[in-house]
Amino acid sequence: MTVRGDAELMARAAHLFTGARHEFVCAARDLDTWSRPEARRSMARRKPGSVASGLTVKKLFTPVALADEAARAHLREVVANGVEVRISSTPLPHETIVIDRRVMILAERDGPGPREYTVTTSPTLVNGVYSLFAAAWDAATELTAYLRGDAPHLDDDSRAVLRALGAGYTDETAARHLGLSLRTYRRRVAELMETLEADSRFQAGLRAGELGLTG
Amino acid sequence: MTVRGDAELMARAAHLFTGARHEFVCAARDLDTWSRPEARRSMARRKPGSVASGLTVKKLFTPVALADEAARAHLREVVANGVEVRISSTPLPHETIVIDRRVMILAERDGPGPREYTVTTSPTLVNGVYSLFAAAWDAATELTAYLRGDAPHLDDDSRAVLRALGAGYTDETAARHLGLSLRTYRRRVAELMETLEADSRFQAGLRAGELGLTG
DNA sequence: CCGCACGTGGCAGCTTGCTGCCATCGTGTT
DNA sequence: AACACGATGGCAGCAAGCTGCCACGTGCGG
Repeated sequence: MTVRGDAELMARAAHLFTGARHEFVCAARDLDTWSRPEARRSMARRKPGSVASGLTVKKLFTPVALADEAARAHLREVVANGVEVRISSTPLPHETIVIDRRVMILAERDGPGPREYTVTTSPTLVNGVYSLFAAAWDAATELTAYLRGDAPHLDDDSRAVLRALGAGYTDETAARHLGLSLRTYRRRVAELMETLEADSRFQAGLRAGELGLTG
Repeated sequence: MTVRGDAELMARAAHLFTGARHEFVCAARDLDTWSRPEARRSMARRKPGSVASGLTVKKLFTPVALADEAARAHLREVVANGVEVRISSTPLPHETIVIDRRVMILAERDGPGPREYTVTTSPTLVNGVYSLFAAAWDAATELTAYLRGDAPHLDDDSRAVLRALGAGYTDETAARHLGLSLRTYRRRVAELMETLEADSRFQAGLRAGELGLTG
């Protein structure tokens, strides 16, 4: 089943949203859809009772969803309502929703015309998509953890230090390799560990890996 | 379009496999499908010329696909043929194939009857699934890297050590916390670092993260 | 019983990592 | 010029991590 435009989707699929009993998961590039007024309203109507009634809600976004402060505030609010939010560092479909593992809704990439939605209940398709979602979900990082670690705010120096650490050099060879004194190199490592909120170098390595600073 | 059984799939969708021009990706729990004789043969016919002609092939499996030696040997052979193989530590759909980002084939979880396949060309569905696949793919680890670090072969003790390291404890508190002597704890850490082929604790943390040993 | 292998733990000494202190140097401000 | 500020590096001392050595206990086969 294919519908065009948000209005038609809401008209024909609203019962799917409100009828979610056990689980509601969605993956999206950004918050675009839910920030549209009409969608917001119907979602708002659904949300309050939902979390209390044993419904788990999972939302997976790309970092694009954190672009502006309004979006971050909205996500924080959503989290406060018991919704699990994770951020994936890899591209995501523009919109994918799976409800109770029985029905799913996919949205096409934005084109010139109204957005096109596809609603499917085929168990084969839904299960396949659900499993892929689960894999992407497991690999993503919790929103709070993501906001805590400021991955993008690292300068080139810090990245160089990170690479040296990742290469397994001892401090002395790493410092020589980077043209730094031992003291300064260790200072840099200490700063890095502070920004990563790591208590040990092992933990720092773990965090660095989590935040995708390896590549 | 839905087909039942491997024979019917091959009869009706063989041209899709042989017609792949640019990209062939699949995600599966194990090698079950391709180890079946008839499927193997038609794949074998397709493979040789494929990699040479600018076709990229990506295969994503769970660790289940590495269960027996025959499977590992087959995967090594496949890799030698230029196919990219990655292992995801999270559950995957039983079978998902996307060809040239235009058509996809999903297989239902094995039931009592013949396996059921769904072939779809809807751009919305295919793009959605493709993006999810890409996210799962990016998060998975290269087969060679996976085989090098023996993630699954870690006993509970090692996992406990790993958790202690990840928690940022000092060796002393970690040892006390695990009921080990300092000496033994450090022995364990050294062993762990050896199996992870890490030269430093930082590197060990990085590897542990890469291999998905955080959870 | 003896010997053997293996895992464990204590000890000691060494290396590595960590950090406070101070001197130096360059930059930019008053 | 004088000054402040920040970044750097040397030094020293301490903390943490690493490992070789030996001793002890346990289990196993001779």
